[in-house]
Amino acid sequence: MVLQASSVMSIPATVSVDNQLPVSWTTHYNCADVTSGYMSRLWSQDLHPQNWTKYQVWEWLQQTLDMHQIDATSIPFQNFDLDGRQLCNMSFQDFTRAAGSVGSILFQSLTDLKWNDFPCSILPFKEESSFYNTSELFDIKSSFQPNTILSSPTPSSPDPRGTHLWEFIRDILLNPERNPGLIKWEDRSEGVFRFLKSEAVAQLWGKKKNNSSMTYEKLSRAMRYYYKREILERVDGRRLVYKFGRNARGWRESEK
DNA sequence: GGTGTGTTTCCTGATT
DNA sequence: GAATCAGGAAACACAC
Repeated sequence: MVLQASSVMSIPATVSVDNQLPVSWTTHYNCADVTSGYMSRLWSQDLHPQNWTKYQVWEWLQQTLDMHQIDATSIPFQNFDLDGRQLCNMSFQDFTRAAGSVGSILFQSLTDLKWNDFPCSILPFKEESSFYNTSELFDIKSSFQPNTILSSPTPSSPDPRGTHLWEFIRDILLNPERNPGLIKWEDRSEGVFRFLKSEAVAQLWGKKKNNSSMTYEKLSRAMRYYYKREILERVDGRRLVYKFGRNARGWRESEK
């Protein structure tokens, strides 16, 4: 299942990569955070669930499922196309109706947030300074979908979330309408893709890693290391073209 | 502190 | 000639 924001904004091709990423992306969406310290740092803001946007509701949903090791495909996300106020008005029965057995977990989580001085409230992006609003932020942040997160660990990586370069690439590919013109599928069924704006992708990757000196040269070196691990396969004779290998997970349509 | 992993950086040489 | 590819080597950050 793929989370779909109702109002997504495509990044104009003319916008520089520096402007494509909101300040808070690197601040809050550092994927190194996704392990032990993730929740405590990410959920450390003071916004009450009542005030959440739809995006923040989804973010909470995602984090809660992650926290309980629940596969996101087990609940219909469209039932949570709500803002914080609507969410807080849901009864226990509403939750179980919307999410089945997971509903009780979600209800408990939300109740805790509402009554425990909301120590774990979702990141509010209230400091957002770019021209992207929260739904637009979803463009990039949502590329780490719960389903792919939970279903795509690498053989050598115990971290189930999208922390690695190949996952970063994959997630851009899985959201073409939200990250247009950067990378595109050449052969979707075979996992063949091509960089359209190699330096832009490198800068995006660098932004994510807080490394302003990242270049395609360096990124491609990291990509080449994936050949040995069979996460990527060589595509001979074609520039900027790569192919997912047998150890890459979560890119196939059947896995969505 | 040691180790393993996943890059990152720099490099040389080949190819397009 | 510039961009890209390929891969060796060392360094680095981080988790365990």
